[in-house]
Amino acid sequence: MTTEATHNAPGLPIASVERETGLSKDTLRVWERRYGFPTPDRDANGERLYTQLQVRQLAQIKRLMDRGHRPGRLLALDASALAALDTPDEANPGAPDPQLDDWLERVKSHDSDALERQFHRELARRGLARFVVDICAPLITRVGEAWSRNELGIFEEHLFSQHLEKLFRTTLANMAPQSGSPRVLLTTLSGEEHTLGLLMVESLLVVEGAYPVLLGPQTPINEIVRAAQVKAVDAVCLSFSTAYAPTQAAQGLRDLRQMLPARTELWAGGYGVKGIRKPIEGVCLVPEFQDLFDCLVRWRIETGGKSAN
Amino acid sequence: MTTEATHNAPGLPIASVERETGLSKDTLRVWERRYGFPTPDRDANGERLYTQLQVRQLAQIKRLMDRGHRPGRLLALDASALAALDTPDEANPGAPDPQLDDWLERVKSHDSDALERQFHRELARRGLARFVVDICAPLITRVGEAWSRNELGIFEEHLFSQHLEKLFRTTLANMAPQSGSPRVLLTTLSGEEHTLGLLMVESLLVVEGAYPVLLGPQTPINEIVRAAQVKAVDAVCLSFSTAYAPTQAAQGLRDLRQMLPARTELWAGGYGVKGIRKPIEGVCLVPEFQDLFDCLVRWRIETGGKSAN
DNA sequence: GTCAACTATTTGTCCAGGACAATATGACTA
DNA sequence: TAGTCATATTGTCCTGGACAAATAGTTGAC
Repeated sequence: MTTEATHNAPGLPIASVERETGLSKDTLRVWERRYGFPTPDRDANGERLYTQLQVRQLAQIKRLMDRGHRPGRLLALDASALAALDTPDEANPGAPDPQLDDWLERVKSHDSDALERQFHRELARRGLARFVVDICAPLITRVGEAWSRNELGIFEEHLFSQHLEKLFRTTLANMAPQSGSPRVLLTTLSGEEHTLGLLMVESLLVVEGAYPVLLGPQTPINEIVRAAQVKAVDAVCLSFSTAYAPTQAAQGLRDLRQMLPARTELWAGGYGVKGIRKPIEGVCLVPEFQDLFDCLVRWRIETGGKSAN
Repeated sequence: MTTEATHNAPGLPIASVERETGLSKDTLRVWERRYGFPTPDRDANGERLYTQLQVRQLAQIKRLMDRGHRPGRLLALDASALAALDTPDEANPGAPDPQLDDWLERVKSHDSDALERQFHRELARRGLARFVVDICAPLITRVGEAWSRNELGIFEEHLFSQHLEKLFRTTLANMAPQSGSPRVLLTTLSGEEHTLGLLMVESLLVVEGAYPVLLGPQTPINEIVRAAQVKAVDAVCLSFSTAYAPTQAAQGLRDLRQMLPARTELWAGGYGVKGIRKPIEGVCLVPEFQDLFDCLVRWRIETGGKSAN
């Protein structure tokens, strides 16, 4: 069924493969040179044409790399050995929360209605802040892990994200504050498309009496600086998902810190910052939501709770 | 004020410039080779380090290219000649709708509250479909043009998008249908982050009695195919903004068409498809919203209004 | 046995410069 | 004016070499 349309497939050029897999052209070429895989066909002009199978295998390898495997080993294996690695082998290391498992099951089976009802119920029961910290964040982590174990695909992950996004946007629409401090600009760097982290942070900030300015994802650094100035914010808060390469994230943070006025704080949150080892001067790393509260408290003590702008 | 933090700027590596400007590394290098601009400094290792000024100039050049200028000409000019080109010179060619001008002014001056009130008012007055077609689409076009004329920045554009997104999501949350036909999957290809187009299409489809499945932006082709199968949709609808290179869009559509079952229709909408000259077999190009209605009607006639799945 | 320091390997990204196809421009003709 | 063809422009692809950052493996001290 899935291969029915692969009749006269001429193959995908390298740019398409980069777009689909997220592996750079440089990486694709150097893998071919070093490990002999993938070895795509060539067109009349000598340009690479990858088969659908190769693209699927590359996506699989990328997933396994996120689980800690190294490309040198993976690329030496054949398809069956890869498949053996790719099965959901180990049990989940964290506490096996039955409710989370329950939800994960719903995500896997695309049971949108049940998922949405349950979200609303838990939100009402726990309140927004606890809902974010105790339910959303762990569940998103679980979904990410499940994806890396090949238990569900990007499709399910997207659908799940859309439900949460709808929930947050409707909830937040009814409680937009007129004022508050600190004023915090929320966005991501170019290349980071995940908005969910921003919406969760926005929720927490509103509840805590701060004034978030949601700018949406993917703002160039120059424009972040200008926005911070125009909106007179006290802090810029960026969000990084697992997908963002830690080395790129660190570079981006350095670039931005260099251009931002010293009085404007720079906070970086999300799963993606956990990979950053060395602290960056003038940047506050916020890997967990709890650390965000710490950041807020610290700012309020240091400034007396008043915006400097 | 804007240059205050540029004290010890060591410059940005080529990867950062690619991320910030959207110009590929290949393009940056070939411009340097051919036109002698930009000529970045080099670090101890011989790697390029671009100054902030160079990055700003590159962004300016990219904007001017979107207005129809050619790089060969632009890169031969010096900074002052570029600035002369970059002023908002010509008047807008279309009908100078005073209301649109009014709104554009609000966008430029970050008058969020007034903007939001006016959106709600017009939505109530015209109804959702007319609001999308008569107000939203032209306004988005106008904002895009204003951006290309350097009258406003990405920051303002992001803020504007966030307001519209909030409006659509709250409106749509209250009218999600239980059924309808055709069933249409809504998403974009990797690299296209704009969600607004999808939300507008979703609105129109709901109003017209169809059943949209919103998947959010940036789904890999493989996953689009799987989603179409699982959700048993009759059509996949992709959205392309101006930013998406027409050649990339066409290639992506060909890639997807090749993998999708023949019975599943493929519609491609948005400003970005206007750049596609040659029709692509099996792909329905929908440059204007009116064409979407045509697509719907055609599908209903051809199939008798019933899903084939 | 554990931890730290050091060395070796791995791996992604950068570089140069050549080539070519797709697009846009401009000249010429009907 | 509109269509056709030659020419110029321009982005992307190619090869193969190099190197720095990160990771793995080893050794030695406590």
